Amino acid sequence: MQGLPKKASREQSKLHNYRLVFKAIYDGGAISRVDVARLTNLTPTTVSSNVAILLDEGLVQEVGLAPSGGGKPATLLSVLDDGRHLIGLDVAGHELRGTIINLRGAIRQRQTLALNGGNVLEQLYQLIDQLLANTHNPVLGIGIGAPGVINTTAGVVQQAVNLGWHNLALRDLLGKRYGLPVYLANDSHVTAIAEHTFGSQRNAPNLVVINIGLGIGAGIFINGRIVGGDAWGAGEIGHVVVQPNGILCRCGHYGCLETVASTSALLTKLDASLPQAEPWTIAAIQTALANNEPTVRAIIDEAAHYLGIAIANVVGLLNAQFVILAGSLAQLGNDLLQPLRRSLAHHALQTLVAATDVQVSTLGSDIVTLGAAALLLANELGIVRD
Amino acid sequence: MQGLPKKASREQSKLHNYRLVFKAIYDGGAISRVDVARLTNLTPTTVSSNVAILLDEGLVQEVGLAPSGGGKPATLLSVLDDGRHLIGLDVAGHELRGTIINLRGAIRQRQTLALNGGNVLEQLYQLIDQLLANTHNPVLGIGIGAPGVINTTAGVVQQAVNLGWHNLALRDLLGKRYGLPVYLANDSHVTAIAEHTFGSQRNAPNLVVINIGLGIGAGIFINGRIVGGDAWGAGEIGHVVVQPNGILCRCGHYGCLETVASTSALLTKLDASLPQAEPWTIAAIQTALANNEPTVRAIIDEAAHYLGIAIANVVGLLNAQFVILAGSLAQLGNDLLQPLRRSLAHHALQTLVAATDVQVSTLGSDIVTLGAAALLLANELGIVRD
DNA sequence: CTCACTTAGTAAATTCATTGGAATAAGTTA
DNA sequence: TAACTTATTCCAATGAATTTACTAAGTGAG
Repeated sequence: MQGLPKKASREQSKLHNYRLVFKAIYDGGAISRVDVARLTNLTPTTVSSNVAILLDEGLVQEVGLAPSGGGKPATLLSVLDDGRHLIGLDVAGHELRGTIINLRGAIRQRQTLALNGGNVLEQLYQLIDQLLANTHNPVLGIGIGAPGVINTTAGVVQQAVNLGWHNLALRDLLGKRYGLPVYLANDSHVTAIAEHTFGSQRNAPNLVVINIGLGIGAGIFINGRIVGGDAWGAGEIGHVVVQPNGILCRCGHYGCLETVASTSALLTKLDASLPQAEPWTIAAIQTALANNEPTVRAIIDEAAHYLGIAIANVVGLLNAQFVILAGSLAQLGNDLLQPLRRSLAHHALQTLVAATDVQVSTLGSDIVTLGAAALLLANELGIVRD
Repeated sequence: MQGLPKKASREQSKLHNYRLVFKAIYDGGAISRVDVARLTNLTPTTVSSNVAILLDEGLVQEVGLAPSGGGKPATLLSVLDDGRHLIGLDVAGHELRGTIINLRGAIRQRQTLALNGGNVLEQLYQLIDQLLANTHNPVLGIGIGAPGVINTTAGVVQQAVNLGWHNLALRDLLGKRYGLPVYLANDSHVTAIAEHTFGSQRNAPNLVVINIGLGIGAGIFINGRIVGGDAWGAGEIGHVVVQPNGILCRCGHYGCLETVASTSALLTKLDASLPQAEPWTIAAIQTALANNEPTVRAIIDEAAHYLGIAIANVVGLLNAQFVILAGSLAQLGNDLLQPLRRSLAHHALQTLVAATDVQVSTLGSDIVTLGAAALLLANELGIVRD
């Protein structure tokens, strides 16, 4: 049903330990060679030789001496944060967003391109060209988050209705054009990778990120790995039925989570039930909630109620400790979290609720580009747990 | 938040490749050294030396020559199926079940012990003693599936209310007593391991097994690994709320899946709505369904309806291709599957439904002991994909 | 029947990353 | 200043995989 694992060779071992050393330094902040050896169980000799390579590659630097504890003071090592720059792209519904970040996720450049209705691929080239034109650090590669069904292993966009892409071999196209490593993944999956790499719960082995915007999607880490699904369709949580006889959803069923808890559904509902001169926005909701506007709060509470049911299902199934809300609705913060947590407590086992921590993402609107770039960290530099 | 991966050493490489060779032979049935080399990308020399060890260990045997294809005929290798015997234990609600199986999952011995209300651990010792007394093949170790919250990594039963066990270090106790490797896991998780190792969809990277008996639990494989959860509580699917204002469940909430679709709930319902001289049993349901008894069919259809909703949630979240039903209710076969598939189609995205295959387990009532023994195959012999 | 050819498997020499022990560097403490 | 610590490097040894050469054992053409 599937191939065998890869063989172990000297090269593989070497690469593995090289990455292990890098990761120890990456996680360690400022750490000496001996401490890396202690942490990794590698011998000091092996660590030294790998550190020599890392210094040579410009990925690591020596940053001074540690205070002596009765012997030769240790030379502290740390990652050269801008030793590589990473390109992260977000192919959103109506615009292309691109950022260049360093190895720590610090944003060094940001470009946006509103889609003009023409060839999306050409505009993507244009955006990448712009980003590259303004960078002078060595670029590690290109990471892309896009909506739709994306075969990450093959680097192919199998289906992206909004973009008109069908079986587009995006990885190979970009790889050939720019001569750089390219990785792509579904945008919801990519948000989870962003949280796993740069978020408040980085490195948590089990992590669910719920992305609430025009639709609702989830990205899932289980046992330290992203869940893609057998047909690259994992995380379609927006079409869980939470209201057996609810509103018709664009998917053809009734009462999907998206119809009651997506940002677009809420804005539509507010425009209908509480009309204003301007259409409702997230900012307007925040203001209304600050003023304790009862109708608005009731609508948000209801959405939180249904999100709580959906999250209860997820937590019951996976027992993931961390559930993180991202996307535009996450901006509501505690106004969303509090009713959601109440609903979760009503719909999941007490022990599981106690073992679950629902939070709001701190990564903001760059989450997709950050996650796209993080694909490179994971695949090219091995910044990922086993 | 978590430790670093293990370092790569020569020993590790050696073990890895040794296991790789074994797995290739295990999967290959009867395969030559060269074909193992082709399959694994190992060099013929490396394969030969590992095969020599496997022959010496009595795990593999030479089983004749392949027809020549214009050169020296290949010597075929295959696993010596009874080269090791595995002990699998099922700590069930009211009895202890133990089997001895060989490397292919063939059952060589079966023992049952009805719990007498006394010390469960003592009775477990007794059962193992009996099993060991009647075996003369080398025993690889002991695997255990038990209800409750089980920390597989530590080998500790954290909580098993029915058994009165709390933080019981079962692995170390048994390991010390018998001098054998011991592994334990939650019984629902173990059913998934059984399917993954011996079932019709063995080696499927993503696999969900739904175990329907007194309660409802799930065991999940994602990316080729069992999902334990951060607090060892993954798979608690029985307490998903499917009927917002339903019956009170033992967990304190209302309308849990268990209250409408567990075997016990169905039998209770039948006893109430269609009383008979004898209490209802699965066998009686089968007979009634064969006679197209309308009330019984309606009750089963309703349960299937709710199971379909729960499975739609799972499939939407994980996009696992294979969903396998096990436990006593699975004996109903197509009478359960057909309405369940209809319900699934109504509650999940069409593309996901098309990518999902719901089946009934073929492993029968030995599924837990088989899975428990399979823990040994995975951990001691590496019969598991990466 | 012999010779050229093919394929399977083994043996010996080579490679190279890890290992282990000794040497060196650079401090602290009595 | 001497004794001790701790960090790091140097160097020879190890051992598993690899490479290359070789043997084993068949097929098929002439």
